[in-house]
Amino acid sequence: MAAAIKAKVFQTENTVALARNLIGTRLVIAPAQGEPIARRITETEAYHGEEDLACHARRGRTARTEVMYAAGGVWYVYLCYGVHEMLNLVTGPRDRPCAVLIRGVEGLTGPGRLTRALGIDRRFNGRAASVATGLWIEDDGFRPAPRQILATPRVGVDYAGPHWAGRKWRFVWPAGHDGTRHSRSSSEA
DNA sequence: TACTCGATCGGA
DNA sequence: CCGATCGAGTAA
Repeated sequence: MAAAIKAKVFQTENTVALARNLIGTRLVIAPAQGEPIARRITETEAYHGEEDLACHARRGRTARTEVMYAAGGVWYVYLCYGVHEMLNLVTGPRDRPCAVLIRGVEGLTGPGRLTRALGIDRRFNGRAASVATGLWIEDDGFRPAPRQILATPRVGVDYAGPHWAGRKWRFVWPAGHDGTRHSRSSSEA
């Protein structure tokens, strides 16, 4: 049964594990008019607090990063390169600035591409990931088999130095990018 | 207030 | 490989 994942789940101490766990869940957006659109998440990245030099919160609280200090379960959407809206889910307990960047969903590779295709922008910044706000994440029990999920270094964060840029905190489900189903290897929650 | 630099993408 | 495009962050 598909159910919206609750904020409490997002408030875990282990954002890296959560980023991996979100692979295969469904990102759902309910437009002002028309049917909701749901696509399985195929690519994520974890950002882990002020100590993580790749994380926007590496310099502490600022106008932009303030939303990351909220308790997990709200969206953090910012404009990248003056062009692309980047969708992140704030995670962790209150005052712990962690987040998961949604980098890809079925049929839509790339963080900037998926937001453009789904009509997601900074209006969602600071809003809850819930049915009420029209953008949420759903768990229907399906997950790719663990060995189908790849862990790689995060993209575009070389500025963080080898120690942080080298962490394999990006998770990819390659087969999911083309919408292919692999029921034989799917697992139950 | 000036200046730099992006958690990217598409086109040359 | 490079330009687009603009707001946050930093320094002054």
